[in-house]
Amino acid sequence: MINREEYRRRVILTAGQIFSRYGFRKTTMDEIAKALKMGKSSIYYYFESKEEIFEAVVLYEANILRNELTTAIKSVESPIEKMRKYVFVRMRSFEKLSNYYNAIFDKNLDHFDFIETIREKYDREELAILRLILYHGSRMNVFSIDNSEYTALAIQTTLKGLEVPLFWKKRELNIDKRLNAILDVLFKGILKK
Amino acid sequence: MINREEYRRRVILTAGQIFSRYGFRKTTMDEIAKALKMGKSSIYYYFESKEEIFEAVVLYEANILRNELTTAIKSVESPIEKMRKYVFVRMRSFEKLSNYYNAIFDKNLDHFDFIETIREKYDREELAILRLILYHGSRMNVFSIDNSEYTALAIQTTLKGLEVPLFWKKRELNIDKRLNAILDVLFKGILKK
DNA sequence: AAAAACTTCGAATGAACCGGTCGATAATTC
DNA sequence: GAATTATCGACCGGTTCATTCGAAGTTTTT
Repeated sequence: MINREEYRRRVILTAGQIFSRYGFRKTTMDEIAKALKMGKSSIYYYFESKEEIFEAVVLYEANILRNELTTAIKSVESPIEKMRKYVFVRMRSFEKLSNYYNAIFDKNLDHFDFIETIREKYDREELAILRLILYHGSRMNVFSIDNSEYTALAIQTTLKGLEVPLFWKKRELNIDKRLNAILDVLFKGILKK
Repeated sequence: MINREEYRRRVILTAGQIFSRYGFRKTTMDEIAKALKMGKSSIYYYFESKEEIFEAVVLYEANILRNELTTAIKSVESPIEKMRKYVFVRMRSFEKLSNYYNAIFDKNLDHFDFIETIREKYDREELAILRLILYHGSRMNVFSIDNSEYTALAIQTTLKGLEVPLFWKKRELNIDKRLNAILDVLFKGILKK
């Protein structure tokens, strides 16, 4: 029982790559096993089921995302840049994750209520981050905001709105353009005159 | 029997998109049908089998590639640029096609000997194009080549060598860098002193 | 306007596939 | 050398998938 966690990690990493490419349904245990140079049955020594692997992968990816986001906003000083970075990193990551979502909304989404849990948690965290950025901007006299709570919610809602085309129609491009437009609107309505 | 060809075309286009994303095996007739807003059985009115669709798609893509290549070399005058463009377009397209190849080399490649036929044909064509570029460069006194036949073959061999990592290891990156390096070597050995 | 030909599709089918199990067997630890 | 940890091949039963078929709808021909 020396390396159990290390092995789980390896499975998560490899499976993650395949899931992100083909989605949950189209990824087979045989493929994961082959990529790991393992017998298929051996994987079951470390994980209960395909779904458990998927769960672990999503959890793992969610953590990556969280880290990317926090380092992103730390990497710049100006509130405008913080907001801009946050939004872009968030959407880029989401694009990467959209395959997983596609995978889930194939059918049997019944089993995957854990996704809802993660989602709720991250929604709350996102809200906190947004409020922080807004608050920071307010303090630095760059933003003028009445109610940071509701402003944060408004921004979050917009971002969620952008997710939709991202995983309904695959190749809806120019997310960047649209993001920039939204940010422009946001800032021009928010910046001190 | 008014629109048979048009319908076949539509199937080829749609199926092509899905094949290129998921490969032959992971693409189902249901998906193709759904994307076409057609009953699955209806597709069989236009095509004999999934394999026939695949064959048509590959043929179609091969033609696109041929066109891209010829317009690419026409778009510039200097032999050096012709060669450079040709090589880059060729590799970029091949990258796009690598999914199909992956699809085939899953298993039962037995059935797909038509791929070999296409391949051979395009190898010949490629050789002709390369020779043309070389010849043109020679005439313009930019290249100095002893035997354009064998030089063309040498270049083709190199390009084929680059294909290998392209569909064995998915994310072998920096093809561009490697291409540039190869081109540098090629030119410095080929350019008149 | 009936017959013939063309087109679409739901339902059925049989074969392949796939997630998961089980027991045998290495490999490692005690 | 027994106990445990770890790997795997072979198998199972349910599901999926490509393909078929016939019936029904539509257009063209006579």
